[in-house]
Amino acid sequence: MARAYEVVEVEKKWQRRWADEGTYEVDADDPRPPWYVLTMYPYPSGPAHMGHVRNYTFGDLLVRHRTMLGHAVLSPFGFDSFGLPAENAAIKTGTHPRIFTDARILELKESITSLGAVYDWRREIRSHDPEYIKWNQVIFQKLLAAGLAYRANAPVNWCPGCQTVLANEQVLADGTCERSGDLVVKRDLEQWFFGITRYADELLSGLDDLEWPERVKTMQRNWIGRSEGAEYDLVVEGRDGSDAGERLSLRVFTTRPDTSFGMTYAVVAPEHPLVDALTTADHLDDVADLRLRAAASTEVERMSESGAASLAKRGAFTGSSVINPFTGLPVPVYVADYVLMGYGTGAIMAVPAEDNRDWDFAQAYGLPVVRTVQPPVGWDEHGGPDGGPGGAYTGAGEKINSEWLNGLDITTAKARAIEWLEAEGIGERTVNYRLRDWLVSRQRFWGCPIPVVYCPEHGIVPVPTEELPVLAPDDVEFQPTGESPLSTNLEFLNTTCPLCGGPATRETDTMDTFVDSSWYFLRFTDPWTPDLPFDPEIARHWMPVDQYIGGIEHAILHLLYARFFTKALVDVGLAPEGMREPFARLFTQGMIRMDGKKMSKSKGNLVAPSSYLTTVGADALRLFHLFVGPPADDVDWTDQTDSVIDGCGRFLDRVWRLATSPDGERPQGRTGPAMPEDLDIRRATHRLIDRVSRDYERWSYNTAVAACMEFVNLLHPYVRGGGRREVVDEAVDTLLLLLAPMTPHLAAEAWERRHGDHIHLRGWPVADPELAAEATVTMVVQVNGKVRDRIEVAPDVSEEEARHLALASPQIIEALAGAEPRRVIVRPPKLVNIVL
RNA sequence: GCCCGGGUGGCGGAAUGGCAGACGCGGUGGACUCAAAAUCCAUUGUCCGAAAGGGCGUGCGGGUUCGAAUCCCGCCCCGGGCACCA
Repeated sequence: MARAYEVVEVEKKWQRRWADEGTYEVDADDPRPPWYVLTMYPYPSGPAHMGHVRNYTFGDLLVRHRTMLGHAVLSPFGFDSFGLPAENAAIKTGTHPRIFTDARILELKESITSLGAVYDWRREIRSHDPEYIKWNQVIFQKLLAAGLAYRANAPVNWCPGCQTVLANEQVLADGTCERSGDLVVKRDLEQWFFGITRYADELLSGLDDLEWPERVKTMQRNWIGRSEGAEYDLVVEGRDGSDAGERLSLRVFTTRPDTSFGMTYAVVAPEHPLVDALTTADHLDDVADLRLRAAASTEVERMSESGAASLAKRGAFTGSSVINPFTGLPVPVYVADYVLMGYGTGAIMAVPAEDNRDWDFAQAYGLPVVRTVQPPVGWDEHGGPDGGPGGAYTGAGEKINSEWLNGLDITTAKARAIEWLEAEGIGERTVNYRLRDWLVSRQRFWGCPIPVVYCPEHGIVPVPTEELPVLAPDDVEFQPTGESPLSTNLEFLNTTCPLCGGPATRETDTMDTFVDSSWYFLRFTDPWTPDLPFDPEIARHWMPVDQYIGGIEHAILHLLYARFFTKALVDVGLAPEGMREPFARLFTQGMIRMDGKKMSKSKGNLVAPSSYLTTVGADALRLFHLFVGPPADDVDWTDQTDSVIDGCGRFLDRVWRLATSPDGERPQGRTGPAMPEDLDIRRATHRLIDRVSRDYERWSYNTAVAACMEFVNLLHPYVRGGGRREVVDEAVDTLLLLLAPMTPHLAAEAWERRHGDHIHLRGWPVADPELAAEATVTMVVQVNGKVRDRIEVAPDVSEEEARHLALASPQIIEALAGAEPRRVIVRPPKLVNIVL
């Protein structure tokens, strides 16, 4: 599509101007009130794709708008430049990941700039920069010293495709890797962890005050998974310590201590340490068999089977019994894989009457059911699966079959049961979390090395701060073997112990790249301080991020880790006291879809933004993304999309023609006496300011654009009919100011031609309330709810006057046909409804 | 199964108790032009009607209200998240 002005030339000119003049560079001593806008820093995968365009359009609009509103806006940019794609490319082509990554960064930076997005590039961060690696490692050492980083042996997630371990957060619900899609397997390995669970409660409660999408907060709450209940001991029958044998007991966790009287058996996880002690000679084979099967089965296999039938294959009797402390009666102990070692105590008291899984298991093994909550009438006939008989009842009701709990409601009974357990010294109230500590070791090359050495004498020894950063040598074998590539370089591997000088080996794993992104927003506030990751006082000035923008895919991973890091960095003294949350407001934009799928490189359905930049230009493409629909909604890229983008270009051409004349001068207008339509245009101008300003505040850019289009449609005939000069000037200048954050190049160029100065340094327009007030309002007159007339009235028309005007209208008199109104509802100045 | 969103013209969407379909795309007709492009003007939910005008219409069924796309109850469909977490 041919445009009305030299789009490419104009856009390049202003991109250069903003960079050369440092228009959007700010410092902490700026007297204007601070405002921090941040779009999640990207993994550099080459030129920007449409998703980036959408993302950075919103961010850039906010930066420019806030600046015009008088803030000192911090708008940094960086690259999340460690990660697997570069390493995989290295494996394939032999090019070093650094060379590969730096080239991708150049491409991305160039294409982001060509969108007209402006940043304070002095603050640029690259995760793979030795300076950034150093501070990453310093933070690791601080966490290590505080006990927040630790090494432990645990069953961990291993992705065969990525040849590395993964955090729980990186394993999808179906047990596959979020990156490669491979089935993740469990391995027992000694690995590095960060103690995120220590902050579980704070991570949960802190969500309440954040202006985040409710959806994201819910996802985090579910992930943290706090549940309150009780732990207590079940003494193994015949092992109470009264005779020769040692006392042996099994600790269980339950959220329903009130149902304890209904416990008819107990279950331990296959990996539970007491399995051997509990298993009697005649059940050794069954139990061993079950444990083998459980170890061999994947999560997916376990979860794909449910219901009584499959549960029958998934348990084994140990031969032992434990005493239910509430009834004093023995119940059998089973091993079953539906109980997970990783949650609670790895053992449960089973109450089939009030738990669905226990019910299914009890059905399969013929175990008794004792109800402790009175189910609704008819439950035992049709409360079960598919309306069949029985089933567990988990709802509210009166306690039964529970001696001293009988007659109570569940909440009270829970509290009583816990009081009793604590008084008897059998157990206590506990809180359990689904959240696990964050596994940060990765057996990969292209990441931040973990800065410790292993000394046969002194064990784990942190590399001294003055020796940081520990940098990966270039000379390593990339081929994935499941061993860390760094271990193939013996010069790197073999070192000396910082404490004793004796021979030692280096840690060869690298950190999860989510570590890099967990504090980059803090580094952005001050990437210059020589002896700290950032100056806490400067961080305090800018933080928290006032508006964070990114994809919903980070709802748990990045956003939870970053919240944890912020709290942990305060606690180890690197971040300022009192700063607890990194992102005050979060916006998650919709994704671009094509043929029903997310538009992405891996799906092979990319539409390159670059082709639009050289034809319709960046402004038209930006305007399209703003206009196409609500920012939070997904965008479907279809056959018609190009036409819509052209339409955006057409609108900008109309604006251009209104603002400039062919010889570069401002269009001349009429002088002389004022006409009534002059005032109409002035009113429309000031109403537009109100409307667009409100829409900006509520992220309703599509309606803001629509309002501007409507205004141009109104202005156009006025100008053609010889509009009054100063009225047209006011209208066009206002329009350009309102468009300046959305289509910055066009606004800047047209403004410069009209006024000679820089529009983006101007203040945001303010409406004159008198002019913005409507002169007349269209009052709708209905008869029985159907519109029969419209009357122009003053905005402050009185109720009586409105009623009188409505009843006096010829159309209404005709519509009434002499009938006597039963009731007249008057809502001045908008509506009168006459009910017959 | 549970928890969130969402369902409005041919299409993207607007309207959060008061004129349904703003704005744009697409379509149709016209002006300008030798012609085309560009630009401009008009028109465009649907049905009845020559017209004036009127009926119907926001996934389906009920309800509240003078008045419901909007609030309530019950369904259907689409999208997303969670799902052996005791």
